[in-house]
Amino acid sequence: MSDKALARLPRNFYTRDSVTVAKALLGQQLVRVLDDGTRLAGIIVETEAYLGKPDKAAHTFNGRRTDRNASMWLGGGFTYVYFTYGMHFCMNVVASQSEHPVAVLLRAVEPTESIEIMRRHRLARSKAKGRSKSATVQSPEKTIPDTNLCSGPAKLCQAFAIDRTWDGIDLATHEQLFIEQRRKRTFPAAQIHVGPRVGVDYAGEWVDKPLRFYIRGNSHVSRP
DNA sequence: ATGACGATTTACT
DNA sequence: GTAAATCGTCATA
Repeated sequence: MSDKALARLPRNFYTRDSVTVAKALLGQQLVRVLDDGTRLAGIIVETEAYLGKPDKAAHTFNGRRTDRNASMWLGGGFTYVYFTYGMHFCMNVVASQSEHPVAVLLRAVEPTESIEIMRRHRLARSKAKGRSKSATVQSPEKTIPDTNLCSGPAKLCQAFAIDRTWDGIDLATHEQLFIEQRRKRTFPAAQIHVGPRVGVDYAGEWVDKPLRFYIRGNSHVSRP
């Protein structure tokens, strides 16, 4: 208790509708404490709101409820972490109340603490690419620039070491995964850009709804 | 039991 | 710009 810890976002921050939470999360700080005590942190700069039962892009469209998406019914403040494309994890912040399975996808954060650890986490994916012994290859792993560390939903999960074991945990109380309030870096409304969500081409009339929120001009977003 | 499909990322033409 | 990687999950049978 030496120095003053930033305030953790309280329950009533999360128990609002997902659009409100998606916008309010911009500028707040995602924190992940590793088992050895290392603190990883980054400021949220891009989010997407998913509106649940009526939303064709949402995993809970039409009230679909399975083992995979069960945590979307846990109510505001819990996580929904899912596995996709056979290799990636994405993290949502569940919003509203338990009877409304809505959530906010974290799409990008601006790294602030333990950036080198994040870089190491991101690099730990190179596989034996079959091509052995080609002596004339360029450097197999270039350094990942900061702007490419957490600029996407799966990238930030990899950088923060968030996988399915972090599904369904309570951000309002958990010691190793939570979100801090950052009043000083909260972005003014004028800097918040709105656009259609990414990667939901299957969602019919919901494809073009303005439910993606990001900071204009921030170089850490997934797409400008 | 089987098959189609991703709320993505990366590398390559 | 296109394509490959890669597998848990879910709907259908």
